[in-house]
Amino acid sequence: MNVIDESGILAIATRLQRLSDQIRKDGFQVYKAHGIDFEPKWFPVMYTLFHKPVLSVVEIANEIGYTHPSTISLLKELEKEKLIRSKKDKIDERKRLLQLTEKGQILVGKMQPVWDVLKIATAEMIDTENNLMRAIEEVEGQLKEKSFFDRAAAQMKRV
Amino acid sequence: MNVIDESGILAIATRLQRLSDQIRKDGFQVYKAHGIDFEPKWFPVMYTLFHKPVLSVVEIANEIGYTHPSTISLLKELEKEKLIRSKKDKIDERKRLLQLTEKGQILVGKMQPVWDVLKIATAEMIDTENNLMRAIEEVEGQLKEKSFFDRAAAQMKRV
DNA sequence: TTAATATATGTAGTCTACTACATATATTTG
DNA sequence: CAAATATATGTAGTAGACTACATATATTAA
Repeated sequence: MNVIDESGILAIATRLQRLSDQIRKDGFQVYKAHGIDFEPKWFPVMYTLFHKPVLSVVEIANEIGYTHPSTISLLKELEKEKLIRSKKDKIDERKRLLQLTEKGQILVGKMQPVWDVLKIATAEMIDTENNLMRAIEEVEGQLKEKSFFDRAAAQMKRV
Repeated sequence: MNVIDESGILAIATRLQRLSDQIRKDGFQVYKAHGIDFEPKWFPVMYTLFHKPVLSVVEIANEIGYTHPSTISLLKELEKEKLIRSKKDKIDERKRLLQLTEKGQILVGKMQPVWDVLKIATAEMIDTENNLMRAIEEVEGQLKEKSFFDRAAAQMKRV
């Protein structure tokens, strides 16, 4: 065992990121193996617009939990791929409303069996003694109650 | 609840990354609050060189689980900060041997109480029904047995 | 009803990892 | 022992998120 794994908890951010990358890369390969030209990072936007067909930029950003600049750059890519299109909101001229194109809808249809496969494979992979998805949710809950910084600050006073 | 959280498992890579970023940012603030000028990303290298005082570039990369180019860029930063220094290996001229400078050693000494605080705060944060650190380790174990791609491929045949 | 504030979108540049490629030295093999 | 291969290091450019700042339109308050 290397010293980093021994240090365990101190490198937790690094471990999380590494795992994320690994899963994402394989995810991309799965789409590819199904003959689908789709990047995993596009999933949140496509999935959201499939379930809520007309949304503004900020609404999408909130749904997917990204900042709006990150969202905008995803939207640009998806518009370039002609998977989504946009139009000005006639009521509120600041807003740009996004929706799937027909091509986008067809792609979602094609991807749904892949999503099912990914869902099952992921569920199988994380179904261990400590369920990763639930652990994430629980930690997110903990952080909502009290940030990591505040926890460390509280600990600091004690020491 | 937004549609992404509902989709749960399909966006697990995104969730992992977001959590990682959040923890890292707060980590940086904790060092800062202790008057220590230290970036969390430096931790793996510094911690490794503290425990194994003389290592080559690739040895460090392996210890911390990064690619060597990523490691080189960290080493550059740390050398610039004068926290580490390097010398050619006299036996194997390809190798560059890294070690902590005195400044680096002093900094590690100063950081150790902070690491203790971070350890306790992290342990507290992830000590929920499903322990995040153990979940990560378990999933890493699962992936070693069978990659995510192979799991999806196996599932694909079944569908 | 104008001024101040808030919201929506967009751009530029940053951050922390990566992959792909290049070069130098060591080691192995025919 | 020369050629082929492997290993160690390095550089350049990419990826997927971010923050900080800028601008346009809407809303609220004086």
